[in-house]
Amino acid sequence: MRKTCETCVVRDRALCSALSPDQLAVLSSLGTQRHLKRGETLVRAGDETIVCANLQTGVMKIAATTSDGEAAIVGLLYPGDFIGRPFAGSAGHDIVALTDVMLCSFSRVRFEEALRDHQQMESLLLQRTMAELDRAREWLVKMGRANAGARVAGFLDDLTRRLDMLGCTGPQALELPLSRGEIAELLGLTIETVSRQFTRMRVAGAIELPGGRRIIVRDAQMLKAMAAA
Amino acid sequence: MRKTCETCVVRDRALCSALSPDQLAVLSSLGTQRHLKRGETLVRAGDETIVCANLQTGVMKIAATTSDGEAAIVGLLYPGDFIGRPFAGSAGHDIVALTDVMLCSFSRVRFEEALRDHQQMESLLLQRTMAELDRAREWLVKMGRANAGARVAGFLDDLTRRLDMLGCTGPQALELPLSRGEIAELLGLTIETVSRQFTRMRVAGAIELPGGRRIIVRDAQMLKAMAAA
DNA sequence: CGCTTAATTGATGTTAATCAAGAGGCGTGG
DNA sequence: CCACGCCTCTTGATTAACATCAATTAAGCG
Repeated sequence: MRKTCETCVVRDRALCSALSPDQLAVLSSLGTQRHLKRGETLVRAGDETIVCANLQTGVMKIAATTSDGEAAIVGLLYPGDFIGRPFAGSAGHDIVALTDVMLCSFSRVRFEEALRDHQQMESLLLQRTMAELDRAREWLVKMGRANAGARVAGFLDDLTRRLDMLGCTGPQALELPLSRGEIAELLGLTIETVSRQFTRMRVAGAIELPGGRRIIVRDAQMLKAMAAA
Repeated sequence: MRKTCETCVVRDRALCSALSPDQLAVLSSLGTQRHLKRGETLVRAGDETIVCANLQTGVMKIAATTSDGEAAIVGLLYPGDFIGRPFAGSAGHDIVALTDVMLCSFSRVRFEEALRDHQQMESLLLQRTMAELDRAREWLVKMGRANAGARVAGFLDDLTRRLDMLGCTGPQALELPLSRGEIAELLGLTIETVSRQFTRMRVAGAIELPGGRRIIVRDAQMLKAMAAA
């Protein structure tokens, strides 16, 4: 199926970056490459966790359903991010593709064995999970205290910084992986409020909206300032 | 200093529960017991992380300072919880005692060695960190969408369940480890709003407020219902 | 007992949700 | 190619919730 991990697009970003070429060769035989179309679900909350995976291309969402049946997005996954809960019983959230995605998938049991065999990979996963926890807590502060404008600006700032790190630099038009409704679900706002804030930022000159889901960041500095307000 | 880990109050709840008596004896010699008074700071955000620790008694807060200088609480720590960021450069948050606390402290480097030597402990830490991440994401949903009443009720429900697990059961008066102001910082509300919600819950018959920081939960079921709204 | 800080209660203002309608894309079929 | 329906996004008017401002009461503490 896959030729080799050596040429993987996330070779130096994913968990496997902790492994030597020899170790990688072993792991390689355990994983399979999978493709998901936008909207397809990889993991459903409550399912016994079967899969662990590395996201290679595309963006996914980590979603929960509130007690009153509304959808909420609690996190996003970008290329290089790890998906799954080794050693855990059941999944706490849905994992759904926001764009077409490519991922490198393992059976949970196999992946747990791999973690045991390669402790440096387990350490890296621990560090990443702690970093993810810190990021979730940053958002916790934003969600608790920031007004609508700061939330939307902060989301855009986060998104662009994250995509920049992946090499998609430049002030060219970028296709948002989320609809207005999904942004609302992520930020705990309504579609209308998100839309109004986009308009406000466009009028202020921070961004352009060439139509559809495309967006151009004109003034990243102003965006940061709006996110801090 | 300390006699033995065998009799530790959190022997079967802390990370060390992953260790055999023999292994514990080794770790025991590396740790020292520390006492902090209410209000004292164990870790300051930005500090190079020096210590790792297990909380034995008392409650601590994980606090951040927002860009506009306001304090925000992003999490609470209870007996048995682990404190620290092994393998990480610097601390992301302040760790402060809300009550007098007792903890079992290690130098970071020593603790990292211990994790390497006892992989089952590292695995347990990984699982706990992932569980903590899930809990943070639950709060993320609450903070984003729930109204003031649900936030305060949810906080009380969480707190009582957490303390119940530690053996402090019963409908007797419990001393809140947080002031109204700290609850406000945790929930992203103002002191006034928190106070009003407490009054509402008292009038509704869910709780009693015998004065000071004491509180009696009269109707845990009603509390849960209020938290879901 | 008096001082200081924390908590409660009340009156008013602001922000974002809600309700409602219109505009822009996009695919389908005539 | 245009007409139509469907969906997403945008914009406007109204309402409800919480913050803010202000005052009072209660609790800790020397």
